[in-house]
Amino acid sequence: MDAFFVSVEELFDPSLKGKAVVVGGPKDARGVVSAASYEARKFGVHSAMPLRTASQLCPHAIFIEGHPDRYRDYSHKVHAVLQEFSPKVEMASVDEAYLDLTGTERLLGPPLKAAHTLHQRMKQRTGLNCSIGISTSKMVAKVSSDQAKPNGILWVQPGLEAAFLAPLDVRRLPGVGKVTEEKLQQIGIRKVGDLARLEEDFLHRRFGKWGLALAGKSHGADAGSWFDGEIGSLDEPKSISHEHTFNEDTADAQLLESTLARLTEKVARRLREQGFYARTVTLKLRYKDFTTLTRAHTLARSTQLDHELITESRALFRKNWRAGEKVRLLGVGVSGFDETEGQLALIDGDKNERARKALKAIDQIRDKFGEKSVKIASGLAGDHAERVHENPVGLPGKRK
DNA sequence: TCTGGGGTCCTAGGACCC
DNA sequence: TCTGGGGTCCTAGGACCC
Repeated sequence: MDAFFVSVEELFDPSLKGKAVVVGGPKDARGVVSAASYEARKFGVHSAMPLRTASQLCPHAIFIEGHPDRYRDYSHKVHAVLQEFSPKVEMASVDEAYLDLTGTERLLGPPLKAAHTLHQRMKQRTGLNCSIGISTSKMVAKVSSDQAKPNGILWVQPGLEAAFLAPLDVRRLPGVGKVTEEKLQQIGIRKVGDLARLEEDFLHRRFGKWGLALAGKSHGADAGSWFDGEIGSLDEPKSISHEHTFNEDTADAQLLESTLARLTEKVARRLREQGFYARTVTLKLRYKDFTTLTRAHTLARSTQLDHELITESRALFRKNWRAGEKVRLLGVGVSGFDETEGQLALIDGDKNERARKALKAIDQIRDKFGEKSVKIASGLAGDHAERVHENPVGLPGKRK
């Protein structure tokens, strides 16, 4: 989808059309651009750029927070349209998808014709512009749709994949970021064609497994983990995390710990929604100077309970935070998923059973009345934080 | 200019096991 | 006293994607 977040915002507020619009937050906030209108891009604004930079380049732009729920909604609408064109659809992100058109020729005509129909129908049904790339591999299809933007269609005929890629900067290849681009530049490689001329062996020695993938990509192959698997095969999540950057760096232990508890609760909640039990808890800590550390601990058994995860994330925090040092960001993640509870849980099964029931009730109340309607004691700042020991799941006590 | 939040995958070293 | 080879699991950091 073209400038997806901005385009959705325009549907809800047509007065934004044709203007410089930046989605990501207020112009003076700590944050980055998640989407910029084409008008804003003319001034050099692009996604991932700090908002403050964007507002310097384009002071007259309209800065908006954005509406994630609307984007999710429209993503589903997009998905529905795509499914009319093939049973094999893979949503690669909210605004990007792959379709396998193999065998759809009798119904839709040749790929280029199908693409035109799709392009039109997408506009009719969603009011949004998209760009379409057609090729024999996912990777080349992706690159060609990038080249087709905005609002275009590009077909790379079979056999012409390498020729299409050759004149492009290596940076256009998915998986080649700033670092790889620079490394390649040091050995005189700028264009995909330069890369394609190198020996596979040389790239393997120089860049390891990644080098082999690069060699494949330069010829148009779906090389590397990004493009593994059939279109439409979706795998289960491997980690769940939440993080928060403070508006102002802080060394306030109570604020830090209550934030940590809040983040951990969010993680635990999603764990329960997905029906997973996690074994590894990871803490992320970023200091004022942007140095970042992660510290992980693997539990003897997996869990999805708030208090068990909070105990763990708090222990990691207390052990690793250099007290007094200002913190910019805190994060909590879990990984190492099981579909069932760790065996040892049976030992204190009764206690956990009660905790589980309480959490279920809390989850339901939050669904009904909002995230803030119920707070677990350890999620509060101040002396409440200690109460978690006597009251593990934060069940409302007599006084609360 | 000052750098979000949610993810995936890869590498490399160390512990531990047979 | 000197030290193989194969494997798995865990941890930390980093590149990259949207």
